[in-house]
Parts: sequence; structure tokens; C-alpha cells
Amino acid sequence: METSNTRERILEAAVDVLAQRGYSSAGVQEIVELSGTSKGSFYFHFPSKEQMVMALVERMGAKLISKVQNSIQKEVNPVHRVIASVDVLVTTFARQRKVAQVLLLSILGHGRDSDRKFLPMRERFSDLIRQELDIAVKQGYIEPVDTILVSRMWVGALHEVILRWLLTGHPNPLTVAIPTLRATLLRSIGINSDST
Amino acid sequence: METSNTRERILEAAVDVLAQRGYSSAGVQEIVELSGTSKGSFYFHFPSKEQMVMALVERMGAKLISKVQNSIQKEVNPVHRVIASVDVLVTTFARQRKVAQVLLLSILGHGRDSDRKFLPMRERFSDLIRQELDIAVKQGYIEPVDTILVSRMWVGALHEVILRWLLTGHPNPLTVAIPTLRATLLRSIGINSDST
Amino acid sequence: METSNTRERILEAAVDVLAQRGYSSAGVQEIVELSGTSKGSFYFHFPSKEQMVMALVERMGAKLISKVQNSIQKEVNPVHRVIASVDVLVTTFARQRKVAQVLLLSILGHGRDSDRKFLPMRERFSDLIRQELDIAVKQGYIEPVDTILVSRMWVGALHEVILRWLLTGHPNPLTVAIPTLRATLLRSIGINSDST
Amino acid sequence: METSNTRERILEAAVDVLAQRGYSSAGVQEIVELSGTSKGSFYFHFPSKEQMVMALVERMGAKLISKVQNSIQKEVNPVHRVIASVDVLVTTFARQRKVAQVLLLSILGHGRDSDRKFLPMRERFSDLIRQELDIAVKQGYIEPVDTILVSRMWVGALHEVILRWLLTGHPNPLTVAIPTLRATLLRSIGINSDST
DNA sequence: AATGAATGAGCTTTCATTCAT
DNA sequence: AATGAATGAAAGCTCATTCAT
Repeated sequence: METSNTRERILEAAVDVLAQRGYSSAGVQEIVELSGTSKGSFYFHFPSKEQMVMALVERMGAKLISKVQNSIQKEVNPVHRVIASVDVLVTTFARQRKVAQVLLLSILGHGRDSDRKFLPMRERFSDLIRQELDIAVKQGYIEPVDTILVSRMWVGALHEVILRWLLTGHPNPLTVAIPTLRATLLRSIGINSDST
Repeated sequence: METSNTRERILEAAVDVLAQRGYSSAGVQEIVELSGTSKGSFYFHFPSKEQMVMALVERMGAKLISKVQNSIQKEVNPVHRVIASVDVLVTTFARQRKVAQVLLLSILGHGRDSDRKFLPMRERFSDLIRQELDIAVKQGYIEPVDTILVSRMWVGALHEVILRWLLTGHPNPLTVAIPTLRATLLRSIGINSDST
Repeated sequence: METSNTRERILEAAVDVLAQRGYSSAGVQEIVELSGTSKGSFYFHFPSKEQMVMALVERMGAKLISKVQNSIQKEVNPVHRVIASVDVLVTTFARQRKVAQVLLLSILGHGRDSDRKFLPMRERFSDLIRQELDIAVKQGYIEPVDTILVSRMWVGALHEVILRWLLTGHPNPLTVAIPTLRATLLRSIGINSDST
Repeated sequence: METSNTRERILEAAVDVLAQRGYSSAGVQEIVELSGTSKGSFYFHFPSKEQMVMALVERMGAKLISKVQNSIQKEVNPVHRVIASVDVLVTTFARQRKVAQVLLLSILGHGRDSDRKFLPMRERFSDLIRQELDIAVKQGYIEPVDTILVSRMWVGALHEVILRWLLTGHPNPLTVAIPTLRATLLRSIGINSDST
């Protein structure tokens, strides 16, 4: 039950600094200042800045995924499940702007290698969607499709919409986009939600 | 009418370095070395590294857009036009990996401000798509939709698929994804291409 | 009468780490890890890293000196005694490489002050030699010489030969150098050992 | 004829700082401050602190060696030559304390690897001596000896005497040691200079 | 237009030492 | 006696930018 308080404080401060400055501009200095700790503490708890961000992204991503998974437990219809996922994802990001900033913005553009390191996070989301789509296909809810590619497209579509919202503030609030997102994504797999 | 040769050589070298290293890791030093010029020249022709990348992205983006626009001139049906855009975009990126790397990877993750600066490029693509979709709606080819949002979704979907290809090499070749992309995007606006 | 077990374990571990890494690169962290103790213990038993190394060098040096002194007890001729010292010194270093590494390598190059602090060790060796030479002079075995200077030269000559062996592995084994060392040192005080 | 002024100023400042502080404690900061340049300049002219010190030691060593070689040109007798070398070496160090400090003190005690890197300097000195001894043997001036080992012993003997002078100020002046050094070293190869 | 030496603020990281428990 | 988390000064090094030539 006991997690290192300092480690926690550092991670919390890192969220703020990463959200505000992005990966490259986020200095260890600023993070430890905001967290009220010290550089020594930082490097006692994490082997490097990069590892620390990876740990943070890992945790935020895991939390988000499990939140999504919890929220769709009650649904049995795989199509409902996948749409519920989208709802939860978008509303969560809308409510926790900083989470979106860290997870979606602090992630690309530095050394080619680290780009690849952060990839697994996006992959998990598309995997989640792909699994539901596979079930939907198997159970005959939708026609067979290339679920790998389609789930990537969904993730990309969501990513772009949320990214634009982060950078331009549009649409405001983000949640007004949900009906269109829902309808468009469903149509893309051949389901016309109007006729429901 | 004469464009500076040096400026040109710098931009060309920058493409290679940015493609290989990404924005943050691409040093001005390396760029001027590869271009056979000097730091002094660099800062004579560009006010800063950031501005130089913006000019480069601007130019590559403009070239790409006009290539797309040329390719769809012959089509009159707006739906055919928009799908042709997607084809051209994907085949171009598949053929010119470096263009994709610079345009899609060298763009996020540094100071929050510059994130916003690189945004116009993506906006132009989605605007292009939105215009066609608006026409398609007006002319009754498709049902009314929120074309702003849907065009963003399309751009995001394409972006993600190409990004994954860049980072993982999958699918190989990228162009095998085109039929699914096409079909899925069309379905998302209510067109079932199978019945054609 | 009971020496602290922890203190002992730390000193033993320090020998290994110092031998392998040298003074500057030997971290307190690594020493306490290898010794199975903790930083707190380290600083309970020693006021600083430097003092700890000094204590260690002190002890190793004292042990070495007393070993030498024991070995020459049986000799009465001061010339034989001094030569026996050289033999014992060289064979001991040859057999205990780590001792040589700590005593000869971990000693110079950091703050000017600590250089001076480690000096006494070398002084004791040359004092040992000088005492024997003084006796040899007094008893007429050798001509009068500046025994202070000559004993320093002997220590330096031995030091250099052993140092080269540590760093280059030459000569191999170190002990093959003993006859030449013996003969050369003896000649340097006017004794031609061939005629014995 | 034109050598970089800045590079020179850095090297000159480095001599002072290294002489005063030793390798580990000599900070790049302090060196550039004393030289009136900047860190950027330092790393423009040298790839690392270590390389810079190696270049410096290299240069000082080369200068010293060539000074020695010049000074012994006039002697034809190899024994006279080798003794002249010792004279020049000792008087040079006596006159240029800082050179001695850098060449003899700034050299050991950091990572095992760099110990080995600085070794060539000492090797050159002993090679110089060895060559003369080899000639002396070949021409029958002295009996055959292991010149490799003996030249090392000479270097070590000189090293130790000078080192003690650096650290304790004894003998004062250093040059009073020359006659004894000369006589002792000569005796060590079987030459009794008294009888000359 | 072009050069490349020079700048200096900034970076991540290390490490001997302290101290509450 | 012992622990190990915490400290913070200082380290070596990078890099976009400037400027005298």
C-alpha cells in the first residue's frame, strides 16, 4: 500500500511540466522544482529522464485502458462495446486535458528510437478496438474487414480530432464531437446507426 | 527569378537530416555539413532553425497538395475526386519515404508553440478533403455530415496508417492498404463501394 | 579487542573496487553494495571516502612493511637485508596484484592535498631501505652515499617496474625481473654481485 | 605559422589549472575562465577534456624530449649522452615546476583506461635512455644488461626524486641532487665515476 | 553572400555526504 | 549500529545563435 511519496510527487509534477512544455523542453530541473524534490531524488528513483517519461506514459496509458475496459464490461454486444470505448476515451480526454497532452503530444519528434519506444501505447488502444471488431465480425454483427487496419484508422481518427481540440480548442467542448465520431466510425464498418 | 542556390542546398540537406534524425536531433551543424555550406550561410538565409523547418515543411506540403490537386483535376464526381486524393497521397508517401518522415514525424513534441506552427499543414489537407465532401453533400452524392470533423477523421486515419508503416514497416508495401482505406473511408460517409 | 565486522567488510570490498576502478572511479555506492552494507554504515565507520582509503592504504602498507621486516630478520648483513627486502616486496606484489594496484595506482592525480596525504606510505618504504643502507655504510659494507636520495631512487625504480607490469603485463611473470633488479640496485651502491 | 590563438590560450591555462589542481579536480569551467574563453570554444577546439589533456601532455612531452635530444647532440660517448639527458631533464623540471607537475602528477588515478593512455609519455623517456644504453653496450662502454628493465628503473628513480621534490620541496634546490643521481645511475650500470 | 570561430545558457547525469528513522 | 532516501553542487558536454572578417 506504501508507494514512495517522492517518486509519486515527481511523476505528478512531470505530468504538469510535460503537458505545458512537451518532452524536449521539459527540463529535469523544472520537474524537481515543481515537485519540491531534488535532482538527486529524481535520479535515485529513475535511471534517466527518458525512462521516467516512459514509466509515466506507461502508467497513464494503463490507467486509461483499464478505465475503458471497466466501462465497457456491462455491454455484451461487441459493437456497443467498441462504441462505448470511444465514448469513454473522448470524455476522459475532455475532462483531463493534461492526460491528453502528455499521451498525445509528448511523444514524437525526438530521436527516431524513442519514437518507436512510445509506440506500444498507441498499439494497445488499437488492439483493444481490434479485439472487439474481431468479435463483431465473428458473431456476424459486421461484414469481414481488415480489422488491423481499420482499428488503426479509428485510433488515428480519434487522435486527430482530439489533437486539434488540444491545439485549437475546437470543437468546444470536445464532447460535442461524440455523436459524429460515433456515427462516422460505425458507418465505416457498415453500420448505419440512423436506422436503429 | 533566380532562387539562391545555397538556400536550396540547405533545404535539400535538411530533408535528409530531418528524415533520419527527427526535428530535435537534427543539428544545424550536420545540415550545413551535408549541404556543403556554413553556419553563417544558414543564418543568412533563415532566421532560425525553426523557421527553416517551417519553410521546408511549407514547401513540401505545398508541392504535395498541388500534386494531389493536379491528379484529381480530371475527375468530376466529387466522391471520385476525394478518393483519388487519398490514392495519390498514399502512393506518394509510399514512394517518397523521406517526405513522409519529415511531414509526419518531424512535427510534434517540442515547445508547445511550434506544435501550433506546424499545424497548418495538416489543416490544408483536411481542408482539401472537406471542400470535396461539401460539394458531394451539396450535389447529393452523400448524406449531410459534419464535413469539418469527418475530414479531420480521414486525415487522422491516413496519418496513423502511414505513421505505423514508417515506424514498423507494416503493411509492406504501404500501397496494399489502399483498397481497405478507400472502402472504409467511403463507407464512413455512407457509400458502399461494393455495390458499384 | 573486537574489531567491527562491518568496518572490516567495507575495507575488504574497497580493496576490490579500488583495484578495479582506481580512486576517482571507485564509488562509495559500489563499495557498500559489494560489502553488503549501506551508505549509512560507511559514514558511521569512516568520516569520508578519502579517510577510508587512507586507512586502507595505511593498513595494507603496514602489513606489507611488517611482512618485509619479518622476512629480513634472519639476515644480519645489512646488504643482504636490503636485498631481501626487495625480493619480498616484488614477490608479494607479484602474488597479490590487487595490493599492488591499490598501493601503487590509487594514489595520485586527485586534489593536490590528498597527493601529499598518501605520501607517507612511500616514505616508509624508502625509510626502511635507508636505515639498512645507513647501517651498511656505518659498518663499511658500502662506500658513503646520500642514503636519503638513493633509497628514494630505489623505491622509484621498483615502483616504475611494478607499475609497468600492472599496466602492460610486462615482464611476465614479474618475478623474472628480480635478478636484474637486485644486481642493478646493488651495483648502484658499488657492489658488484657477480664477484660474490 | 598561424596557430589558433584560442586553442593556445586554452592549453596555456590548462597547464596552470592542471598543475594546481590535478586532472580530476581541474574543471573545464575553471580552465576556460582562466583562459578568457568559453566552454563552447573549448569543445570547438577539443573533443573532450581527456583528449585536451592528452594533447597537452603530448606536446609538453615532445617539447621536453626534443630539448633533451638537442642538448645531447654534441656528446658522442653514449654514456656521456645518457648522463647529459638526466642533467637536462632534472634541470628543466627544476626550472619549470609546472611542467613537472603536469607531466608527473596529472597522470594517474582516474579510470584504469586513461592510466594506460598516458603511459606512452613515460615510455618515450625510457626508450630514449634505452637506446643510449644499447649503444653503450654494443660499443663496449658497459657490460651487457637488460636495458629495457634498467632504463625503466632509471626513469622510475628520477620520477620518484622529482616527485618528492614537488610534494615536499626536498631537496632544495632540486639540482643539488644531480651529482648523486648521476653517480648512482652510472654505478648501477657498472661505471664508477669517481675513478674518472 | 559566405565563413567558421566563438558564445553561454542550458542540458542530463554523478556522487560524496547527510539525516530521519 | 545500520539503513537508504534525499540532497545539491558540480561535472562534462551540446547546440542554436552571433559576429568579425
